[in-house]
Amino acid sequence: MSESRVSSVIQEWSYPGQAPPQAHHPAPSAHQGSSSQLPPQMDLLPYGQAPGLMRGVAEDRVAEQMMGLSYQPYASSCLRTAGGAASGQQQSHSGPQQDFSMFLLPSLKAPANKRYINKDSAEYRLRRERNNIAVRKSRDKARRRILLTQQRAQQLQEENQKLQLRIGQLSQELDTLRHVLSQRHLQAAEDAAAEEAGI
Amino acid sequence: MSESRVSSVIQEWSYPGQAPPQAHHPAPSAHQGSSSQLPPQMDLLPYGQAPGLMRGVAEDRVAEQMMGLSYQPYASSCLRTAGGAASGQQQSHSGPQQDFSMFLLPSLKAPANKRYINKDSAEYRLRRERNNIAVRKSRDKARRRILLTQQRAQQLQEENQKLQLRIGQLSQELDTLRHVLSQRHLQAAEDAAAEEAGI
DNA sequence: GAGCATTGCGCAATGT
DNA sequence: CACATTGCGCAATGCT
Repeated sequence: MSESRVSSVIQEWSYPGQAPPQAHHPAPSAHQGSSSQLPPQMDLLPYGQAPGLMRGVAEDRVAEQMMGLSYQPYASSCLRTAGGAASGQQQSHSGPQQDFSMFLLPSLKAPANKRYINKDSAEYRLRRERNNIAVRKSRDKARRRILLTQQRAQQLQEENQKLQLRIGQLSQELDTLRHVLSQRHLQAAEDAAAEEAGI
Repeated sequence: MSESRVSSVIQEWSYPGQAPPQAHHPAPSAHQGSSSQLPPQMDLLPYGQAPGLMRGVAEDRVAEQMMGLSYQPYASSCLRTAGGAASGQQQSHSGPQQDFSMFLLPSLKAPANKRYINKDSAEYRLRRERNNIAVRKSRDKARRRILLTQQRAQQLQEENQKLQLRIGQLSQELDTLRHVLSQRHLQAAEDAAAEEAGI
């Protein structure tokens, strides 16, 4: 959700005036070596972020709004409205609780939590890579699950038709037998009558 | 897929010496913060990208590899290996085809296609925002579709049980009727015999 | 508290 | 050309 963006904002606030903890990455060219090569020299910008950009989302939203494109289906607007997200809520569209606490006394808020994540650190990359792997795995699982559900639905539908057919057959058979039985009944009655008359 | 990253790489090459147009995801989220405070004065880096970052994916992969974490379920490795990815391949873990063509004569490769996309342009942002909206819409649709399929499957399963039950009932009823009929047959035979004997 | 699993999101490539 | 889909990585969060 948009909370992320919110948190970013918080982070920003948390490091007022300081250089955002980040370093960038110098050399685009050599992929290979780059991973470790990163001398945190220059500024500290981590990978792709310029220190002052932050145009992540807030900006997008703004732009969106400015351009009159707001479709804001889900949390689009929440972002703006909601500082509340910080308290950690997820998709359960928890009601629109307006909590601007984070916007007040920013100095006390954000910094306390999030640690300064050095995006150049091997540890960060390790974590990221692990998460990426987990994400791929999870999505693969989800895809398979969805596929299975679809297949199951189709299979059930086919089975359903067969069952309906079977029911039709059995019903017809029952009708036939009932008819036969009723005939026997009539026959028996006639016989009885005849016998009685013939006595 | 990873093509994106690849493309990023290509792009960089395409603008050798120039400021990399941007890597793509650099700062996906704007979280990093530095957002607005950031004096846009710097160079022109669009959003979250430091000029030299480009650490988009290749790096990740490298790191992944270097750290011996390669799980590369899907395209993980493809990225590295494959310049081929550019031709657009997806998850079908296409075999590890080593295609370094992109690494050769880079000057002829990438630039030809992609236009220099100015990520600072209002037009770019407009396009991005529209796509973001489309993406949200599409995902929402997908979510609903999945939900419907699940519900349908469950519904079919329930209906199936009912049908099975009905079949059981009908079958039993049939058995009963058949039994009755056979009894009548016997009775009839006995009667016939008795009658014959009694003549 | 560390680690994997999920999820919403934006980006870019690609499909329609 | 615009919108729709899809795979991907990121970050937040859930869950263990």
